[in-house]
Amino acid sequence: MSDLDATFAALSDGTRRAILARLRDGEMRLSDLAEPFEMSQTAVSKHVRVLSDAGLVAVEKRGRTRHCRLNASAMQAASHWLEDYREIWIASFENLGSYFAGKRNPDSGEQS
Amino acid sequence: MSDLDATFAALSDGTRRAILARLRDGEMRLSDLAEPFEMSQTAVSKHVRVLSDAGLVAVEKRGRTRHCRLNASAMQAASHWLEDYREIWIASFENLGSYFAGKRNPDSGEQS
DNA sequence: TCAATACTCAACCATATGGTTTAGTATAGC
DNA sequence: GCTATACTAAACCATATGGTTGAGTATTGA
Repeated sequence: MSDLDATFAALSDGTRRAILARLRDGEMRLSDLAEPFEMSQTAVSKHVRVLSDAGLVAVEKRGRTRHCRLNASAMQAASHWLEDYREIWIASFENLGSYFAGKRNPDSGEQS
Repeated sequence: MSDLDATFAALSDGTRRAILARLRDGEMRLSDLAEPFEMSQTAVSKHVRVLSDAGLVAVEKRGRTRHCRLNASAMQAASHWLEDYREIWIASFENLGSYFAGKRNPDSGEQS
C-alpha cells in the first residue's frame, strides 16, 4: 500500500477524522481521547493504530499511558496531491461563474 | 457514509487516483480510460462507479459509450478539510527547521 | 504485595472491497 | 436484421475493515 493509499484510507473514516480534530488542541492520552466516542476503548485504540501506521499521529508510551499527538506532515502529502487538481476545480467554478454572469449580463464573467 | 468518507475512500486506491490523473487531460471514453490498466474493463468500470458515487467524476452516456470527466469540486471539500491542519504541519516544519538551523548556527532559522 | 488502571492481543463476527468470469443489454454500422 | 462494440449486472471469491468480548501484560500507587 502506498503512503497515499494509507493516508487517504485513514482519513476516510469519520471516527478517525474526529480523533485528529480532537488532537488539534494538543497531545492527549489514549483513554481521554477515547472518552467521547460511543465504542469500546479497544476500537478507538485500533483507529489510533491505523492513524499511527499512516503516519498521521505519533504515539508515545509513557509509563502505562499512551500519549497521542498529531503528526500532520503525512497530511501534507495528501494535500499536495489534491493541490494538483486545484486549477481544474477553480476553472470549473469560473465556468459556472461565467454561466451565471452570462444569464445576468453577457459581457461580464466576474464574480465576487 | 458522509461525503468526506466517500471522497477520501475513493482517493485511497492507486488505480482510482491514476484514473483521475488520466482525466486531467480531458474527457475520455470508459474503454479508452481502461486501456492502460492491467485488469478487466469491468474492474475499471467499478472504480469509475466509486469515483462517480463520490462525485469525483461525471459520467455521461452518449450512444453506447460512457464519457468520463473530472468533477474536481468534491476534491475541494477534501482539500478544505486538510487545510485546517496546514498551520499545524507548517509549525512542525518550522520547529524542524529551527532544530537543524540550531545545529549549524544558533542564530539562523533559515533553510534552502 | 496487591489491586486498580491503561492499555494490547487474539479470536470472532458481519459487512465492505477489489478482483474475477459469465451473461445480458443497448447501440452502431454494415 | 445481424454482428461487433461498449458497456452493466450478477454471482462468486479472497481479503480487509470496523466492531465486539475476554484474556493477558505492564505500570502505578496504596
